[in-house]
Amino acid sequence: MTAGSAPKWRRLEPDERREQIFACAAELFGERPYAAVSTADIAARAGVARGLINHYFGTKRELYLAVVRRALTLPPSAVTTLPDGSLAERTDAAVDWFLDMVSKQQKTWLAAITPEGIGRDEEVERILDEADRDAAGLVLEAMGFSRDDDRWEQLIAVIRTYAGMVKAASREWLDRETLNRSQVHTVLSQVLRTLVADVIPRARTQSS
Amino acid sequence: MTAGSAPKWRRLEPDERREQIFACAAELFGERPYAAVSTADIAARAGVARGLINHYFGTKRELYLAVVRRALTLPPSAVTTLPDGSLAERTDAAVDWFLDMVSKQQKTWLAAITPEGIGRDEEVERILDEADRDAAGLVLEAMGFSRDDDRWEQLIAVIRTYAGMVKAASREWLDRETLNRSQVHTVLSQVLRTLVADVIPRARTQSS
DNA sequence: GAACACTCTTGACACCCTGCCAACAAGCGG
DNA sequence: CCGCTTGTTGGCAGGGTGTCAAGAGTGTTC
Repeated sequence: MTAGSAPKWRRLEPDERREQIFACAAELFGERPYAAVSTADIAARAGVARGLINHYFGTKRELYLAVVRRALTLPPSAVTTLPDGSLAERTDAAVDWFLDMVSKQQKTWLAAITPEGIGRDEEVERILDEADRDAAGLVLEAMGFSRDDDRWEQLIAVIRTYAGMVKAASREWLDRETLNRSQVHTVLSQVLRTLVADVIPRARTQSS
Repeated sequence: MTAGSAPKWRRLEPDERREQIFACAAELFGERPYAAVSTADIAARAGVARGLINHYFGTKRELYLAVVRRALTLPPSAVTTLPDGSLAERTDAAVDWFLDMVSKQQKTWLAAITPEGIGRDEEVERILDEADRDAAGLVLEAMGFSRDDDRWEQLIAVIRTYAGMVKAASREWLDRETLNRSQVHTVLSQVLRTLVADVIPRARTQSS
């Protein structure tokens, strides 16, 4: 009993505390669906009073949205690489780059793109949309298209379609383990090649 | 004021009442995310006491799962049609059939395949998986494959990958309206053709 | 046609979760 | 060592969920 000066709790910088709570929330939301995670759970894991969560994030939902937003913001490392080479080489490289990225982030990313059963959530959808749009833009540029292309919006839409396939393929590979990396690579790069070389030119004639 | 015999409520057959509650729940879950729909909301729309929901479905969550399950169970009308013709003809027909079906169910189906932000739900995932698996089976058979094929599981996996693209494409068409039906048709049938003619044979050599 | 029984339906109770806010105390500056 | 700033706590009010005993339609019987 040297001194009676044992603080019941430690005082942190706002940013620090905020980040700590955020991290715990990200873990829990990655494990269970939204409704099955209580703010009490998050507070407990962070070793903090429940009220502090509201102090920093306002609402459970806002905290959740923040987690989703960050989970989907892809690292700015990006596709600055591989601008030239044959079409096949470029698609192969792009898919490879992507699969590498995914296999690192694995758990978080998988959880982030898991489809929900039913019930649309405007806010979440907008975040997902935005992320898809960015990713699609990168892919298009890597494939040699320009943002100035007057069909840019349609191109984005087509690639976003492709993004749906990419996500499903990732689940088959990492989650269900029904396809190995090489097989997923084949499927994705082949389809991407078809899209760029075959479908996109053809779609031009149908632009309503 | 003829007689004082005005019943406060009407007594229904269990199946009938169950179905009525179910329908109201399906509407609400289609409009808002799970957490934003209260059992009180459902009960109110059904004009029924809240407790009755638990009586028939046990739990809000169980009711939700029932709704998801039915929303994803595709009509048994199925692909009994079009077994022969060239590959291009078959893919075209299959995609057409599918787009017709989707454009009818529209709202419900769209809501059902909308991705959630983050947080995996075992139960829901299993239901979605099962539905995808069934759909993939139908597609494969329409493309001329047999359930006896010793690579059936892998084929299913590849088509389920494709299903991710189909869902994304449907959203672009019906929801975002960035692509018209004809464009979506082109993309989907072309990719399906590529998968069947090109990717699947190639994947054989990589079956680990 | 009145009493009866069957069971569908209600209403209230106990418990948990969320957001809010005033009071508290950790740690720095004087 | 004292006081001030402000990060942090703890409890309260409102609302949602699941349970259960009691109540009220409705067909049946005599």
